[in-house]
Amino acid sequence: MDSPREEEEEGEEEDEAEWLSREEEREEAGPREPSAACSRAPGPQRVIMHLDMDCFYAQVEMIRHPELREKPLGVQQKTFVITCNYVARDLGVKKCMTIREAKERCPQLVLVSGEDLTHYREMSYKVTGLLDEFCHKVERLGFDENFIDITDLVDKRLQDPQCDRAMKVSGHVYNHQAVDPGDRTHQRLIMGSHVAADIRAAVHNRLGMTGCAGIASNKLLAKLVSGTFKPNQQTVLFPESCGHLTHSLDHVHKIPGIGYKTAQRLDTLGLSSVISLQSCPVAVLEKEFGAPVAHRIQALSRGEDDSPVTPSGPPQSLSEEDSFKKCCTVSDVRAKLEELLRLLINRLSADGRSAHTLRLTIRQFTPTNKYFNRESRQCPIPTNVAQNISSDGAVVSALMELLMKLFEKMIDVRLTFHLTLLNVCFSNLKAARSSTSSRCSIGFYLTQKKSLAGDDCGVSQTPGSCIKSTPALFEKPDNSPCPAGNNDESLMSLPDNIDMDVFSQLPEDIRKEIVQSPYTAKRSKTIQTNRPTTSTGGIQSFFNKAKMRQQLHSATDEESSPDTVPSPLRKPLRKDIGFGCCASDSVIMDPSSTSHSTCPQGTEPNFGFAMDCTEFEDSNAMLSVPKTIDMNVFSQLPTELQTELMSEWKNQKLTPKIPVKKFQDKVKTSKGQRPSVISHPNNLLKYFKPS
DNA sequence: GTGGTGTAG
DNA sequence: GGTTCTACACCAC
Repeated sequence: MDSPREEEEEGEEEDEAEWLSREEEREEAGPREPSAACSRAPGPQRVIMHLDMDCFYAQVEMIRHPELREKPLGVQQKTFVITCNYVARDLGVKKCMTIREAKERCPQLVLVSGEDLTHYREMSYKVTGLLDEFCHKVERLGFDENFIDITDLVDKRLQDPQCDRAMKVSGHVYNHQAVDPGDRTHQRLIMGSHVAADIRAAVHNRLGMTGCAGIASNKLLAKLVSGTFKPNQQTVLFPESCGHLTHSLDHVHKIPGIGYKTAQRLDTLGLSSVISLQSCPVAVLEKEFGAPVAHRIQALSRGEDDSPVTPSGPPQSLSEEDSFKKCCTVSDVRAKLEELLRLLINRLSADGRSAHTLRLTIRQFTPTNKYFNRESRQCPIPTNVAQNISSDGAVVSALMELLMKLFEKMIDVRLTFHLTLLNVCFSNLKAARSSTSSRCSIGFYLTQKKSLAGDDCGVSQTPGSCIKSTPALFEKPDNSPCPAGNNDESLMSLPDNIDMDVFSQLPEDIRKEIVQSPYTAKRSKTIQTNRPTTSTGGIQSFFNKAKMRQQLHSATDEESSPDTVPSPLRKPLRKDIGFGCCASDSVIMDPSSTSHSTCPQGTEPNFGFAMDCTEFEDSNAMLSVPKTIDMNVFSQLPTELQTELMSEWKNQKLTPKIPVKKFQDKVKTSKGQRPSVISHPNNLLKYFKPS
């Protein structure tokens, strides 16, 4: 923490009572100059990106139902609109509005149920998984926000001798601050803005999702600045404007990390403004909160945050809950618990780990404290049950008995009770058997098995699968539950190496474009001439070696070299599939636009794929690519990883370490369902077409 | 490990 | 202050 010592010591010497009495005076005096620490933190300068997806649930619904894209759309949970799209916002609908009020303001509002979080969870992890391809330092914050420590990506680009250090910022500069081209910190943040733009472009091109980004020197500031321009824009904060940013917050509650309770306590100290908290003697805060919290919240108020971006990895617990007006009979409780339990079991199966602790949370109705009196009880899950959790009747019964015992620890069922919420949670999740996924590894995003629930569609309902194709659509083209747009007959012309899971979620216009793409047609011919095989060994290690960090850098590398490759794959890849990264907000702004065509000339970055095409042509290396590989995805891997993969495929002489047949048998579930995403040592395979 | 609180989206 | 459905960190025990 870079707190200004002089200021702090001066404050500590000040008599607290005197200070408090003078606080009013201070507030009237207006904003103070930002602290030295705030304006220029010493030490290694990090570059942190905060990505906040625009109205996340509504975007997911618009991808699932493209016909709703232009309509006012609200996502409903119980009797509330929990979020809505910008069309609805323009018509007066707001988050957390009651359905009645929203309908009054906007009678034409279209509502979709948002109580089943499956699709949102899936997309959320797809976004995180994609970010993880750029850089392993990705921390999730809820379903729709991520922090990415892009310091290394920035450093690599800056080390490139071809890098233009006097370049312009991509997106907005907070407070319209002038850039100092000679300032090293400015240079790094400017480069960060370009990295951020590329990442946002990739998220849009590959997942069809838009979001806002903030680029700053720490998580707190990146988060605070990211919402400056909405939607689908980005803002960089230079250190000199940190004070302006923190002072723009009208209440301490607006500081991330200071919640309702803490803000209330600060209010009782007369500290409701950010300025007052910044300048409060830390001793006053220590008395109320204890030293660690006191220092932390004061640092936050000054825009100081040295917390690292901690890779989130898989969730530590899985829970399902439901709220209701009244639940007052044991049979009702039992029925609700079983419903929650079955949902949870399906999710656990998809996750692939085993749960060793079961927790039940209830909320009882009391007139005074209607919403917040949750209480819970938990117990270990006996090992024999834990290792076999499935929808099997005996297992469900065993878990139900545990839940009812936990329930009776809290509620005397002989007396009347009034519940308003039940939550069942699996925690203490442990990797099952041979899983190679671990926290902090990209493996998690790539190894989640397909949910047992909703398996019938086969395209859109693939919880947790990052990028995974399934031929189900082609096997059952009339499958009605599939997302709107997927029944388009023209899609039948798609080659089978298209990633349907991602494809199905793209906006309709982008899907059509892909269908019509000469690259798509060409590739389906070219690639399928190769021999089918499955490579299964050693590829996980590629990710753990953080090779993905090379991706943006390699793009820059290539930009500097003349395009002398007459590859038929090169231009079409970027022009027709739209994977080129275009860093301009104006390009990304319209989700339905074909962004590639609006890239300014000469600004179009290249991807490693084009270079690898050259290698293919020069050395016939293309023949080493197994047929099972989705070139679409392969093309987006960093050059170094592509090369390593090629090398590995060559070295292994295309021999899978596990025979394909045995491998397929292994992944069938006890109920004979075939998950399309499977737990497998070779997590990279999930990027590609199934064998 | 358990149970509660606080924070967050 | 309050809607829902999560998820995580932290702390006392």
